[in-house]
Amino acid sequence: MTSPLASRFAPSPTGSLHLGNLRTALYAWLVARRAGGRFVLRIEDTDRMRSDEAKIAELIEDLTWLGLDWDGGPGQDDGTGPYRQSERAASHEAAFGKLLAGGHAYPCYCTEEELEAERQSALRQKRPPRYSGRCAVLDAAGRAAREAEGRRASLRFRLPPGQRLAWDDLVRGPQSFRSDDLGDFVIRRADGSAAFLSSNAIDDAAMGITLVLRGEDHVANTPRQRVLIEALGATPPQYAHLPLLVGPQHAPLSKRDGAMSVRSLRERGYLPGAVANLLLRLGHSGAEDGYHEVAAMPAQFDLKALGHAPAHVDELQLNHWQHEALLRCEDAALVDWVRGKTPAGLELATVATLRKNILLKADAERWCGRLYGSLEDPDAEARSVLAAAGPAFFDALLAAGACDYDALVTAAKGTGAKGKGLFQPLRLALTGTLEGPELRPVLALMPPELIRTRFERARALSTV
RNA sequence: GCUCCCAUCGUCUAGAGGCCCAGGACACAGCCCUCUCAAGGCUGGUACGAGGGUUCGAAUCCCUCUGGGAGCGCCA
Repeated sequence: MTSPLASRFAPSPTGSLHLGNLRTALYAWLVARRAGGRFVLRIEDTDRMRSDEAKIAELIEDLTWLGLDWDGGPGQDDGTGPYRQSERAASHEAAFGKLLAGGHAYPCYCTEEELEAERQSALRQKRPPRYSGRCAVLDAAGRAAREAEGRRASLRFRLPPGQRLAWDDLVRGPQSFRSDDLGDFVIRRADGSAAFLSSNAIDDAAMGITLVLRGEDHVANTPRQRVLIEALGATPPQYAHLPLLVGPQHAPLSKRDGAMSVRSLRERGYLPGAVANLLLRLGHSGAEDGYHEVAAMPAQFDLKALGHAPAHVDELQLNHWQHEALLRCEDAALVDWVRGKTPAGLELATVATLRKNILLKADAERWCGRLYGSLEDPDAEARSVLAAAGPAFFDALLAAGACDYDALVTAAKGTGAKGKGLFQPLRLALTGTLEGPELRPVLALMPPELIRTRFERARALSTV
């Protein structure tokens, strides 16, 4: 029993993943999981630029972090591997031989300089810069002459002239390109390596991929890849092209957008659920309101609910989902935020106390300083609150003898303080700020000596 | 230069001619609750890029403009 749908994510391990890549991966995974189909992860490290293991490991780590898994891919075999493109060269070669034999490909002897000159002159004449096809008409003698010159040939795919190349895009609807507008494209470089356009398509066909979901920067590649696959005697997959993501200034989200790289998001403390919930809504309206666990997202995803306009990444919304994710996650998932910044053994308790009042790792660090370290200088508002409480207030706290919440509140009430007039100076004296978690658990965390020090400090400040 | 795609609150979006003086979510403001903040509850403000058509009627259809995105590689 074979599954009807197979989708894939095919990143090249150059640079680190940004939100746009991650969204493509998530969506491809969601369609597969929703349909009960296969999801394949294929690493597109070309054989010429063999990628380093660290980048591949990082890629896998980022995807796993989000909650994605794959039926075929690194560490998981479904019989359609290998899953590194650099290990599929033999299959590419076989395909090139087949195309050559069928007259669908021809050697091209043009050098990069010649092609560049051709492009420039086309541009000057205000014409689209595409390959003229001059090597397509070479006869045996012409080829021999060029080889005698020592030229090394690349291989180009011969597009059928005067045709309308059409397909039904699952997101964008009916699409159509004129073959004459595209130009014959390189499928194998002069150095013998397979070019993206061909290897990507050949692998999809060979791995039984039935749905290619990718960014809309690939739409113009689609007609070429479809004819190539058909020339190989296979059936092209269906295609779905997502509008790209744009960043803060309507600018495209690029790999340079460091703040939006999965890496830096993770380092700042964003949780996978937060990122996934944001991505689920960027350009997609199929999900019900509210937070969804990644595992439950496939039911919330619908290809037909994808928009056609570029979507804008908004940090405020990411923060909202971060808040939601924070309320739901295990305390244990957050201990890394405070490790080494609390007294030994208090990591979990600290996290449990803080989690509703912090958003990111930096907030946790700031709070660890307040609970166990030293306080910053008070601002004008803080000074006036302390002064209003007066030294007698803090004398009473110091005299209480105990440092638990009930004892201290009782002692403070003895001075006649109540309500805001009680809790504001108490909180301020202890934590240096007017906002934060409930005082009872905060007091339970702080060392008694530190509590006394803080009261003494507040008392001194209150007399100024 | 040429080709293609897109255009609703600050942001993500609902809306496929009358149900829309435009709905939801986030953010924002006010109130309630509360030891603070958050959470929760209630209330509120904010949008159909511009101009022309078509129609009894347009956010929805057509054209132009403007704005944004993508592509035109021996990059992926």
